[in-house]
Amino acid sequence: MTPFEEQVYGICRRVPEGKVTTYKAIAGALGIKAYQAVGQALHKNPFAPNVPCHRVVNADGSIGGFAGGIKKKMEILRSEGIIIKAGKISKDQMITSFSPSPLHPRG
DNA sequence: CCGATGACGCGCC
DNA sequence: GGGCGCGCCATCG
Repeated sequence: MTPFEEQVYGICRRVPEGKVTTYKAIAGALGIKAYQAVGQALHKNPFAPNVPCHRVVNADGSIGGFAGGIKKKMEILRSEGIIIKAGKISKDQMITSFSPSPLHPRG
């Protein structure tokens, strides 16, 4: 486990149900620009489904990737209430900015 | 440090 | 929406 991954998982769990975020947003929240590294961390995601890695999509709204298969990811998102149109998600459902609070929301 | 990899992002057609 | 190329950064070997 790397301190970087810890960060990624921490941000990912900040995503509420019915909402999705982007790799860019997570990396940005950490103060870095390793969008790809964020994905790789989620790919490892040992805290699933504790960590809703499936609620992370591309910055343009496309699904992105998933260790269980893109189809599966869509199914989960749809089940959460996410509306996927033309294979993309509306920005209204995206969280492009996270709170600077270092506290854990799980409380 | 070097080389290779990747669930990315952006620009262009 | 789909395809292509380049740049970016952390991880792994």
